[in-house]
Amino acid sequence: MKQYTKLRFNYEFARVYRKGRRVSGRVLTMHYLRRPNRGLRTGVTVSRRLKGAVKRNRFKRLIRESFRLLKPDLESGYDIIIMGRADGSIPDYETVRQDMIRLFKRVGISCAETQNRCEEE
RNA sequence: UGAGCUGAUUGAACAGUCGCGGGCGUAAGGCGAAAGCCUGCGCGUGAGGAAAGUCCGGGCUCCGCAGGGCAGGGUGCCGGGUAGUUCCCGGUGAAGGCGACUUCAAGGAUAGUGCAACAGAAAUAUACCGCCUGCCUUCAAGGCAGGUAAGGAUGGAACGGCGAGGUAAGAGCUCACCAGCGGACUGGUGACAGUCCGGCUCUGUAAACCCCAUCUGGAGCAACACCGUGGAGGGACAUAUGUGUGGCCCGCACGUCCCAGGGAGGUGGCUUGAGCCGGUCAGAAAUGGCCGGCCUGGAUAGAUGACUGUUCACGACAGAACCCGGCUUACAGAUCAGCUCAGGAA
Repeated sequence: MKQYTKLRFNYEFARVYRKGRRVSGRVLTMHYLRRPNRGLRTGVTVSRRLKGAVKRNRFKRLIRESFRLLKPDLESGYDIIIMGRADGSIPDYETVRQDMIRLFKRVGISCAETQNRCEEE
């Protein structure tokens, strides 16, 4: 059974940044920390260098939507921070989704069945 | 029809499938002694005109505070509106526009100080050139003493402008008109306007110091209130008994309770309010009174999204974070009302 909760407190974020590892894609950067026998927890952030609350909000929504559809195929036992990279403009949904799939494969927390699906695409 | 002015409204729509925050209801499931909590299901609801900048004014909260003064800061034509303002409405004055209309930090420069670059002889007091008079020298002309702000030149600004008289040449020296200054009267609640009289002219700058009038405690929801594991502090009780482990002894491990305080974290503050909509009355308007109806975000890593289809004018600026009232700034467009100018027609 898979559990999913949000990262909530500043120290939880700080722990992932400090102790975890980092991978970067085209539009996303992912910090992750392995915590065996725990649930899957995520936090979403966008750099404040992306100006305007509306743009940051939109980027976060795209990240959350992509994650929502991908999370049933992920393994538990990780704290993940998905960070939108600031380059002045926000990408479209499909770019975010493909970037997220690529990063999860590199991290290696996708299940086998998901990898099959990814290869089909 | 074209060009323009002012005010107001609006800020893509619909359907389907997944998904999120809050609320209400649950005869379903789980946990619990219970209150209730979690999951699921159902219903309904969920960003803006600027939510922004944080420039003013409040509410609310805590701190400070006998009374008075100084300093500092804000405001600055008049009347009204308002909880209140630097806001709004109406007016006065000035500037701009053919006009509708727009713009205005609009008190005081005879309280004082400062500044006014460059140019120019001289910037608040002046004689460079010129003009005129007298004396001296003398071929032309020049020198010395004095008068003079009409003319030249400089400048944003030069003892108010313009005309006439007057004079050696000139000058408000005198007069008419205009501007400005002071006073009286009339009208107006008032800013001010009009008329008359007087003397005779005093540069600009106060978003320079300043003077005058008037207002003014400080910090902010990360305010503040409550709960509060651990650690550290104080007190009480125990000094080898007690508790735990264990069938018991040995052994091993541990002080127990209370108090205030309050770092993480949680709960409240947190949305019914100077509220919105409609009608009516008062008012020139801002606005106010009365009547009826409505409840419309409350998150806390922070909720409105993704995909598909249809339509159009192909979608700008942009996201609540305690709440209101204004101001300012950003903005693709669309709609409505009133008005002005130009041309044309009747």
